[in-house]
Amino acid sequence: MASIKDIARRSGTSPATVSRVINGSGYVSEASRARVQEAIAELGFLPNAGARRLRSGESRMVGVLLPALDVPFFAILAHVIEQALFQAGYQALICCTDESAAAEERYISTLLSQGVDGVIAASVLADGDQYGRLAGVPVVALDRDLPGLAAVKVGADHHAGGRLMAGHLLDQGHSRIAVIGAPAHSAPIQARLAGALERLAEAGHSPVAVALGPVHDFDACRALAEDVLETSPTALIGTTDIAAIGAIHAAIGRGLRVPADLAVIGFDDLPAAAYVLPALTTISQPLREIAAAATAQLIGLMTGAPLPPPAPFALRLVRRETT
Amino acid sequence: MASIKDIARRSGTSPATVSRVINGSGYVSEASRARVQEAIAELGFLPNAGARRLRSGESRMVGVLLPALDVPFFAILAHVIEQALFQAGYQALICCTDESAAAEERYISTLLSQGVDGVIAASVLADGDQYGRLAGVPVVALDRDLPGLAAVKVGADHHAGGRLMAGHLLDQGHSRIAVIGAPAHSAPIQARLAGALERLAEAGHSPVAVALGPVHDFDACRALAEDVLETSPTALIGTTDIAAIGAIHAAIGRGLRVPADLAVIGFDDLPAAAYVLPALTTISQPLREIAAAATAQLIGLMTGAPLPPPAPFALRLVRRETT
DNA sequence: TTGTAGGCGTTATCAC
DNA sequence: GTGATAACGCCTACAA
Repeated sequence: MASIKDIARRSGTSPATVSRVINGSGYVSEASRARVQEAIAELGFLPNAGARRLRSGESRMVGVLLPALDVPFFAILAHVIEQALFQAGYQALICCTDESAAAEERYISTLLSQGVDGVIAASVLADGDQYGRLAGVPVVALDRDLPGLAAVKVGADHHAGGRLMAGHLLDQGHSRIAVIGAPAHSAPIQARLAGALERLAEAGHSPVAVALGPVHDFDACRALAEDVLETSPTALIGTTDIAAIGAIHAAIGRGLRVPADLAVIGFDDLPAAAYVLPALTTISQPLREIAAAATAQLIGLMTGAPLPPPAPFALRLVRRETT
Repeated sequence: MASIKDIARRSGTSPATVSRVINGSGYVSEASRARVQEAIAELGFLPNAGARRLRSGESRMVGVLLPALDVPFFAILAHVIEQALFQAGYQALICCTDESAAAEERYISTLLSQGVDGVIAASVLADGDQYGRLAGVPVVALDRDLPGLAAVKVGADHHAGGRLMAGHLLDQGHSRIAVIGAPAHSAPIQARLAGALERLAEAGHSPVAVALGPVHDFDACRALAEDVLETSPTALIGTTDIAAIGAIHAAIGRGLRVPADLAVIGFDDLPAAAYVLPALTTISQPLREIAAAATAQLIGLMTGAPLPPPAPFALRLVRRETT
């Protein structure tokens, strides 16, 4: 790899001048600039990011901590964040913590080692010790609070979303309502559950069953729903679309008709929600908008120009065919 | 951030000794080692990755180039690759090229600047100039060949997969067969199409319609299918599950019954394929296995212990309810 | 307007 | 066993 010394030699200038050209800083004559740029092009020079970071203290990298990428919800967030960061001149270091606190701690060490300029995190950690290590690094909490850290948080109001789900089923005249979902330890899931229970309680009801499992995929949620259906609810709240779709399959497998025998509502409005049959009624949250806002917040923090907190994100009931 | 000098001072040793402790290299007395480790723990020392890279030339980072993360197929690959790399002590630099050659070129510059130790790439590039810049860096091609680069390639045989799709529909007695899919410029998609056409031709048939669009999501594929259904096929090949599911919705929207009026087969066997109704018949490819194999190949290349090329990946017809 | 020199944190070499 | 020391590539005073 060519270095600025090579460029200096080839262009008959000095490393300092080359640096000035690269960074557009200080005075450089047009003649020098042209010769330097020519040499850069000829040698295919690219600055050494490690050396830059060593010298300047800035890495132009951002850590993005997510529980997983093989869950569409997080994959969409990661996609938007990565694109927005790159466009702003930052490289995303995407880390899949795999719902493991130990893994998350190891990732935080790595990010510190890399000297990231900022972090966006959807954490699974229960306490704040780990994020305390990031003191001095701008951090944005995504989708859920960061324990014990007064970081900017960007995400939907999951409690309100839970109320919305319950409210819709109540409006439809249901009273035997069950809740299923996963992963149980997830704060947003817990918040949706709490919101739903609160709304149910206001109507004088309590759920006929609540089942939160550890694994968040179609198969696991379907299995979860099997048990819940024994309690013969007339309506079911899935804390995510994945959970709701799993439950629909459990119901249909038992010969129930959806929504005639069992109404189902989900949460997230993932692309698949509109493309299952019957199409899923769900609460949509503006995922891409949330990801973009989180990135913008972080960039504001990193550049010393913090943004006002984003306006609350609109949750919307999307009525389709399962209620 | 504490440096090895701080650790040296605090432990009454020298930077050299600290380095030896950190890297487990050279001779260090037990007493020194203990004092150094204590100091490291007390100060929460983490080595500066930039300085290491500058000194050693190794970054312990790997570039992962993918068209997108908001497409489940790539998100699953990214997930498995990221996890496997991290476990092996490498950080993944995941780059979403967004199906754009210009973006891919920019990402390659960034990766070079970062001095990545290796690259795994599912490229959208049509020519090999860009990857030529990576000369000297171990590269593994994922899911599709890298133009003009004799890199290791890890992926399924899409042509054979295309034949499998057509063969299954032929077996079911269909002869009015159409093909829809996206994105049109994607090499694997083209290979599946070619395989399907070849198999059809062997049976003396040609497709009643072929429609490949630029955008690969449910909505776009559904729109694509609308036109194709005008040609009243009795069976339809989706070049991916997304395309197939979009097409099913177009068909049902027109009052057709699936599979009675229209049989549909997809490709990939994404989680959603089993959870649409009717459940999708599709060709499954072992996505996670492919991702793991690609990572293993790259690690072999990076550590100077190349692995024999992986055994061909098994494509499997998964018969469900749409044929 | 340009060049020289020093140092960021680390590791490998060499001398003790 | 251990500690100086040099060098990796870059940027920025400072000098010219």
